[in-house]
Parts: sequence; C-alpha cells; structure tokens
Amino acid sequence: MNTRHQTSPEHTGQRRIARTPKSRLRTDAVLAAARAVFSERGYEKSTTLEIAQRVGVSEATVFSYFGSKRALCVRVISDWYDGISQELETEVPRIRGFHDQLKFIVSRHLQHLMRDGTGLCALVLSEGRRPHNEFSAVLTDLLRRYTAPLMSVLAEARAQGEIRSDIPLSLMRDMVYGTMEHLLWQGITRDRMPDIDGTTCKIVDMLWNAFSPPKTDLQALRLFHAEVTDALKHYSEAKNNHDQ
Amino acid sequence: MNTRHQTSPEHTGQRRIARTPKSRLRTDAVLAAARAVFSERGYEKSTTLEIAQRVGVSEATVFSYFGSKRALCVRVISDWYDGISQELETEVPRIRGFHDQLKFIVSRHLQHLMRDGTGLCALVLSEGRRPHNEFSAVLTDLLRRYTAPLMSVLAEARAQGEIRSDIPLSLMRDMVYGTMEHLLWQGITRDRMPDIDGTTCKIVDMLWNAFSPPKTDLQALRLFHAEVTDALKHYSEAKNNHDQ
Amino acid sequence: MNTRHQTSPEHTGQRRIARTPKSRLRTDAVLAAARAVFSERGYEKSTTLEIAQRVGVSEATVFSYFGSKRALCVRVISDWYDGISQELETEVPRIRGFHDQLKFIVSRHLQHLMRDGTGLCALVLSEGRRPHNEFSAVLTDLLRRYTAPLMSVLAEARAQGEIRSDIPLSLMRDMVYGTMEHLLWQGITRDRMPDIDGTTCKIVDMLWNAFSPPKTDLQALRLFHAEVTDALKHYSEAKNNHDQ
Amino acid sequence: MNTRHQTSPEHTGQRRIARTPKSRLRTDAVLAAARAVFSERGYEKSTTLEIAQRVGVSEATVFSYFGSKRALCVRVISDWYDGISQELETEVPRIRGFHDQLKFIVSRHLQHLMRDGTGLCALVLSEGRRPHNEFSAVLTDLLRRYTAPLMSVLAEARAQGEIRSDIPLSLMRDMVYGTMEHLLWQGITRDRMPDIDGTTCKIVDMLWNAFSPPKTDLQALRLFHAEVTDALKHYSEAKNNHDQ
DNA sequence: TATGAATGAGGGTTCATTCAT
DNA sequence: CATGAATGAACCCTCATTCAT
Repeated sequence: MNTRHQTSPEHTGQRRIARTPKSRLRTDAVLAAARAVFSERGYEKSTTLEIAQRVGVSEATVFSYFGSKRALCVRVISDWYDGISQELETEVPRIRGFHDQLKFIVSRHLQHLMRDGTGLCALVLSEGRRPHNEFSAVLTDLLRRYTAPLMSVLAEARAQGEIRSDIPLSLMRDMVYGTMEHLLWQGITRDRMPDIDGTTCKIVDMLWNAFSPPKTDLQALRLFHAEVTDALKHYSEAKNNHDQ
Repeated sequence: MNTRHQTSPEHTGQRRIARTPKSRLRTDAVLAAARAVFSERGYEKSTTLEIAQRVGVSEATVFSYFGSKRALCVRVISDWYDGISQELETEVPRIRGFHDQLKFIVSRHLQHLMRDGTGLCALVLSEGRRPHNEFSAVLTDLLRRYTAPLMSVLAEARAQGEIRSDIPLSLMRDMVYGTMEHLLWQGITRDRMPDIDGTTCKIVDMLWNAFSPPKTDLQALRLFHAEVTDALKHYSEAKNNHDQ
Repeated sequence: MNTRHQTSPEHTGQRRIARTPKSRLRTDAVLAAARAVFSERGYEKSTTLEIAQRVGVSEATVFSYFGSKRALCVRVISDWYDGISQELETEVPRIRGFHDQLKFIVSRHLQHLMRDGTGLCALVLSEGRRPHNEFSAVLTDLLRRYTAPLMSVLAEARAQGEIRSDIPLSLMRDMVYGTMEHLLWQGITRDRMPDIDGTTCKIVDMLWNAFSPPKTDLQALRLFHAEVTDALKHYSEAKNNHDQ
Repeated sequence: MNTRHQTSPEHTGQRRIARTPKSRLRTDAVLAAARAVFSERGYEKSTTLEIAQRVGVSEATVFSYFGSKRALCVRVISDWYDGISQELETEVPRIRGFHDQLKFIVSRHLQHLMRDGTGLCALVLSEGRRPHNEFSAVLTDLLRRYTAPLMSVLAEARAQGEIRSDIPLSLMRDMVYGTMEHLLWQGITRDRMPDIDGTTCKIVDMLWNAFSPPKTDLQALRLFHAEVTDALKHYSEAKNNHDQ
C-alpha cells in the first residue's frame, strides 16, 4: 500500500516534514482522512479544510505533509493502484492455468473496489480517469502497471492457444475491466453491492466463453453428426432391405 | 434529442421564459454551448460565463433559460440519453433476431458516444455517474430508460432459450455496456478512438459466445460422437469377426 | 492621465465590465483607492480587501474591474508615467533654449512626484523599479518614454554645442533624474518636502554648470590675462625706464 | 563590516544565543545566507525557510539568532552601511583636497554598490528606503552616518571657499548620491554595470563644475578683457597719433 | 542548543447567482 | 426580455513565528 513507485518524495510537494515514525503516523492519518473525504465528495467538492478537520489539525498542517490538494489526491489514488498492482504482481505468477488466473484477477479486483466503500471506487473510476485532467500524467503509468498482470495472462493464454486470436487483447481487457466496473457503478448507484464469489464465477464463466477459440470442433462435430446420421440411415435402410 | 420526458419545466429551474419560437432558438443555442463547454472542461471546471460568451449573451440570460448551472448540465446529459434512448426504442423493435438486435445496440451506442468527441462521452460517463451527487435522482430514471431496450432484448432472448439462463440479465447488461465504456475510456485517455464497425463485430462476437447457453448440444454431440465411435468400433469388430 | 499606450484593455485582465459612463466612474474610484493604498503601504503590504473597502465595494468588484492586484498596480504606475510623459511630450517642444527646457522638465518632475504625496512617489521609485520583478516588462517601455523628452533635449543641446561632448548623455540623464529623486527620497524620509521653485532653480543652475562645455574661453581669457598682465608689466617697466 | 553601532543586541531580537565562537560562525553564516536571499528576492518575497535551508539549519535556528525576519534584514542592511561608513570614516580624512576626497567617495560608493551584485544594491536602495516602513527608525541613523563623510567634506570645502555658497549642502549631497544611484538603477534594470573608474572621473568632473563657485573671476576677467582691450585701443591710437 | 512540527492569520482569486434598470 | 454590475461565500495556499522535546 505504500511502495512508492512513480512519485518520488520531492514530486509530492511535501514540505518541511521529516520522516520520523511520529510524522509517519500523521501522514497516514491525513491520507486516511483525505481518502474518506475525496471518496465522499469527489475531488472538486472536497476541501482541504474538511480533511484537516477530520484529522484534527489545521489546514496548514495538511499542506506541510502534502504540498497541495492535488498531490494529496494523487497519492490517495496512487496508493489504491499500488495496493492492487502489488498484490496481482505477487500472486498471479504463482497460479497455473488461464482460467484460475482470470478468476483470481477478477475476484481480487472486485474485492479491492468494494472494500473501501463505494466512494473510493468512484474516485478511482471517475476522477482518476478524466481526460486531460491534472492527474492524467501521473495516472497513465499507474494504469499501465495496474492492467499489466491481466495483459500478461492474456498474452500467455494466446500463446498457448487457449484463447481466440482474432480479437485484440486490449478489447479483451476492456471486457474484463469494463464488466466489473460497470457492475460496480450499478452497485454504487443503487448502493447495493453484489456478492463477490458468486459474481466472480459468473463473470469468469462468461469471459471464458467469450475468449475461447472459435468452436471449430463443434462445427466439425455437427458435420460429423450429419454424416453419421446420414450413414446410419442408409445403413439401417440397407439392413432393413437386407433383412426383409 | 429534445423530447422531455422526466424533467418537467419546473424542475429545470427555467424561469420567466415563454415558449416563443425565438426563445426556442436561444434555448437551443445555450444548450449547444453548454454541451460544448461541459464536454471540454467537465462540470466543475466549466463556468457559466464561458457558456454565455459562446452564445454571445450575458450570463444573466443563461440563468433566465436554465435556472442554474446544475439544471443546465442535467439538461445536456438528459438530451444525450434522450437521443439514444429514442433511437433504440424506435429501431430495435423492428429488428428480428437477438444477434442483430445486439449488434445494432452496440453499434449505435459506440456511434453516439464517439460522435461529439471524447468530451461528452466523458461527461456522461463521469459526471453523470457520480454517486450521491446532485444529478443522481434525475439520472437514475434516464439510465433505466436508456438500458431498457437492451434489457428487453435480453429478456426475449432468454425466453426463446437463445441465451443461458444461469446468469442474471443485469450482469449481461454490465458486460455489454461495461465493455464499450471501458473501450471508450481507453480511447479517451489515449485520444485515439477505435473503428466502429470492426469493433462492433468483434464485441458482439464475444458477447454472443459469452451469452450462449451452455453448449449442451456440443456436449450431446460429444457424447454422441463417443457412442457412435464406439458403436462403429464394435460394428467393425463384429464385421471383422463375421468376415473371418 | 488615461491615454493607454502599451496596455490594451485585454491585457489588464479586466472582466465582465463594459465601458458605460457609470462603470467609468467606478473604474476611476477603484484606481484612486488603489493609488492611495499602494502609496501608503507599498505593493506587497497592500491588500485588495482594503482597496475595496475604501471604494465601498466588495473585493470581487475590484477584481471585476482589474483582473488582478498586479494589473491594478501596473495601471496605477502606468497612469503616473502617462501623465508626466504626455505633459512633457506636449510642452517641451514648445520651449526654446536648452536652459529653459531643462528647467521646465525639472520643475514639472518635482511637481508630479510631490503632488500625490510621498507615497506614490515611493511606489513609482521603489516598486516600479525593482529588477526582474513582475512589473519590469511593462515598465521598461514606460520608463523609456518617460525619459525620452529629456534625452531629446540633451541630444539637441549637444548638437548645438551647448553642452560638453565628453560625457555620455545617459550619465547626464542620471544626474538630472538622480538628483531629483534623491532629493525626494530625503523629503520622504523626513516627511518634509522642499519648495519647488527655489529648488528647481538651484538644481538647474548646478546642472547647467555640470553640463557646460569646458570653459575654453575662460582658459583663453586666463591666458590672455597672463599675457596682458605680462605685457603691461613690461610696458610699465619700459615706461619707467623711459621716464627715468 | 560588523561594528554594531546603533543596534544593541536587544533590538535585534536576538535570543538565547550566547557569544561563543561557534555561535559566531553560525551568526555569520545566517547573515550571509540572508544577504543572498534578500538580495535575490527582495524583502517581502524572501522566506525564512529559504534562508535556513541555505545555511543548512532549521528555521527555528534562524529565529534563535535573529528574533525576526525583520531584524535579520535590518542587520543585513546595517552591515552594508557599516562597511562603507567605516571605510569612508577611516580613509577620507587622510585625503587632502576637495577634488580627491569627492573622487574617493564616489569611487568607493560605486564599488560597494556593485560588489555584491545588483541584488544587494537594490535591497539597500529600495527596501531600505521605504518611508514609514518598519526599518525607517533604525535606517535613518545609518543613513546619516553614511552620508556624514560627504557632508563633512562639503562643509570644509565651503569653508575654504572651494564650492559655491548659494546652494544648500543637502542639495549637493542629493546630486552626488542621486547621480550614482540612478546610474546603478539603470545598470540593474538593464543588467549591465558601468565601468567604475571611467564613470567616477566623469561624474566627479561634472560635480566639480556644478559645485564650483560662480565664475566671478570669469566675469571679472571679461570685464578686465574689455577694459584692457579698450585701453590698448586707446593706447595704440595715442601711439599712432604720437608717432605721426 | 537545535529542531521537527504545528498553526494563526491572512492573501489573492473565482464564480454562481441576484437584481435593478 | 436582456443584461451590466455587484457580491457572498468559499477555496487553496503561504509563511513568520512558537514551543515541546
């Protein structure tokens, strides 16, 4: 949750605050409050004053730890991406088989998005994805890292012939993430979140079918079925004639 | 594009403005400017001043036509939903067959989202979907109407046994819309929009497979294949024995 | 006082306010208040709030007329320079003779600097002359225009042989303006301003002597004096001898 | 550079710091950093944080040595005045003759103002001369001491009849300092400083002429010339008559 | 002695909204 | 009907200064 990757300390606008254990607690407290406020109100409607008040410090203190409102929000979103990215990077490679890998990714994703309530989910999906906005520069990299594990899994599956080759991987990725995110949007809108396990299975099942190679053997079988049926018909007719 | 359904005049905050043809032109001009500005900047960063300036009127005039910035934005988003909803409601019933209906819906959806540039797409997907925000009440209904045609199509397909019955229709809807929207987000982020026709086909193909009933016939065929193969083996063995 | 030269309306950051006669009065009122506050406190210590309060309007109104504190101050300083520049440009060419031209320039300069109290003088001399500060760009041109009349006068005087040619004109200019400005600084510091007319005469007299060509005729006269004295001495000696 | 005259320790706000050799080094380091920062940014735009960082200590430490930002700046300016005042007080009395004394003062002044770059010059001339500002009280005395050597030289010259007596000495002082400072302002503004020696000679030459007593002897000479010429004419006429 | 940390007190600027004309 | 003008209410951010450790 705190392995800073792209944003070195200097770039966060942090000022005057050293790295003592005590200040570390404050940093986390501010981060938690910011996460909460941004989640509840969205970026624009959140105020640094409210964040400060929730921590029980002055606004100036917040600015000591994070040089600007924007930097604070970037950090909140970064941490979210860091969390799930790190988990996927660690766990996915240990899993064998495309089906289980996909299932793991979907499952964890739903968990993460739902864990901090609907608000953070909205923040990440909404504020974190506005085009040309102030965050894009930083977030582009985060997004790439975040989708990388799925892309690897898809690429390997394709190499193994486990998924169809007539569809760009990016479109498959869109289907995976899009389905989940839309599902969550609906949940957010209606304030009712779905059951994770059941939903995971259903989604993965659909995705599996969507990604499976064209059922050439199915068609072959149908052909075969027709031929055999035809053959048997002739055979039985012949036999009948013969027996008669 | 302008058949007002859910928002009666009072709710838009409209004041003092009669419904003369002239005022009608003004209304449309303001709406067009608002659509442009909101698309380019997002709701929070748009200003009523800029909207007024693009129309060439004063801010006060804008407020005469639409009582508040919020009402104006609601109207812009409503119109977008109205447009596509109306089109789907009219056209979809004329189409026969689940596959073509699905294809039509996907195709039109992509078209609409991409038509006014990435901005409006972002507005609808982002501003128009924030939880608990000022728009939710109105937009919930719009969303329902907007997804209704797809839900009908899915329901009928299920009734016909054309799609699997072990998955909630809402999850299928999430997969349809989610895939498209994620695809568009990516396009927005990278400022490069996909080719509509090709993408439509690919998406529909994947969805078709995802939604198809468990391949009971495939499995039946496999079973049949096994049986026939076995039978033929016995037959040929018997024949051999017989011939010998 | 209001012939805007370098700063076109758009560059002043003015917003929303048209050019009606009424708004013109407000503009002037704000300008007057700003001139007073900037004069009393200097740029950095002045607040837009105080300026607004002196006019009896809200801060926001001030920002409607002048887009920023800086623009307001630039305008105050510009107006000062405009005033004196315009006067000099109009009047100086009508005057014959280097001495009277110089006298006019010095006199008017002292008048202008002292008219609005010591404060504005300090503003112009201090804030308006900081190197590399936010105003420099605009003020460089103003300064040039402001010193141009003197430079012309000096150049012409030099062409006429009325002033010495072994000193750069720029150094003469420094002596003219420097003397006056230092004089005023002293007055500001001690809060006691000098009498204009008497001081003007004294300054001009010193400058006249400073700028006059090396007294070649004086030296010639000295030589002549020596020769004549010598001659007379011989003459009287000769006469004495003769008389004896 | 550090002979404290007017500011006793209490007035500088200095607190808690003893006068150990070590603390002395710190004091000097802080002073040097402050001089640099104030020079580069001007008083208002300088921050105690930046000063502290350049020394490599905490802001609190700076406040231990100098009780306030203001006190620190007063000290910087005081030191500058101390430096030049002390030099002038020591050296000027050793020089004989008004001309050389004036030349020395001008030369040293230009040197000092230009030595630390344009910044300190601007600080002293601009921040250090604002009316009614927080520094005035202290600086008035500094200024007096700083101008004293010149005033003495002028007073003596007047007593000797070497300079005209119809001009207040203060006005002469304004011309001396004003010329130099304006010259330097121009240099600062254009970021190009003049050559010291050549400029000194030219300035002193002009000042010399400006201050010289009214050329009563010139007029006497003219009168004398007229008389002698006349006398000679009569003489030659008489001689002619006599010879004929 | 030195400093990490906190903050009070503003500061400039923005903008949706109102209302008299 | 249209609008010029005014503004209340925030908002983000800065920084000299204090104080416990």
